[in-house]
Amino acid sequence: MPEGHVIHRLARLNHELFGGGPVRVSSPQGRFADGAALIDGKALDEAEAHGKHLFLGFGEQWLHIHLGLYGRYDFGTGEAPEPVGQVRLRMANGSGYADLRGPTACELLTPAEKAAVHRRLGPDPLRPGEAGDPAWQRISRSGSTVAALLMDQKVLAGVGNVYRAEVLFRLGIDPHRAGRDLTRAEWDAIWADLVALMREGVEAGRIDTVRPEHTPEAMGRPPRVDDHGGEVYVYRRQDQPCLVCGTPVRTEELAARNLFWCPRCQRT
DNA sequence: TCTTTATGGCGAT
DNA sequence: TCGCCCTAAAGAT
Repeated sequence: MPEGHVIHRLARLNHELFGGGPVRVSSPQGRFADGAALIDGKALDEAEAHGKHLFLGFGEQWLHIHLGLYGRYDFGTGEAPEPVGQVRLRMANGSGYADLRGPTACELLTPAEKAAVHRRLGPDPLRPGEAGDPAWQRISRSGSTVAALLMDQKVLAGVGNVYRAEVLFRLGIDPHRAGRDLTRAEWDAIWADLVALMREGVEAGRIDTVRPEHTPEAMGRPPRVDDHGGEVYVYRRQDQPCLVCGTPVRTEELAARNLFWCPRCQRT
């Protein structure tokens, strides 16, 4: 589930449900029992996201959460039911609860440790007032592919496999090009498109990237549903016809992740 | 009832 | 580049 838009949404949800008041914190599964005990009953002061990292502030203690590839965060209203499955972290306050399963990280950090996490992350298109320039500095000097650079959280924070594939498609950029071969104008367009797409993603809670004129309805094709919830051009659409030109969408493995692109629309 | 897969990221080699 | 970590659901048998 989780690219940056999901984490920013989670920060907002945590703030809305738990902000300001005391929270019961536990670890039904037991693997975070010690940490949970340290903040149980404290008030949640702040909820913040940077890229795919979520930070929940309880006084001087920062709860740092990273969902990884298959972590899940589920919210509910009212009293929490008996935990189902491996619930690493549960937060509850009587009016609602949140269950966290399968995270890569669920740990308490000092303010200094939190600062260190921020330092190793690149700019996040979803953080207010964030400038994309530090990312451009790295990209424009790198021989790595644009595809790899967009996924590198030290370069850019919050972009994952879906936004990577989709933004490159929308701008007609071949994912295999070296970062140093991008033009400044192309980078500016990538950053601006990510800001817009990801903001929409936070509001919608899913990733939609298909322009109105390219929806199957507008193109006179039968409607379809992507199993990941959003309407996209190329992500996991390998071998299906490109929504714009009809050429079969291609896939290949790049740095242990699946890359998707249209060989005709993305030739520059 | 298996095996595979997933919108990540880390450390060892 | 590889193996590994975490979990649940989908797909294969």
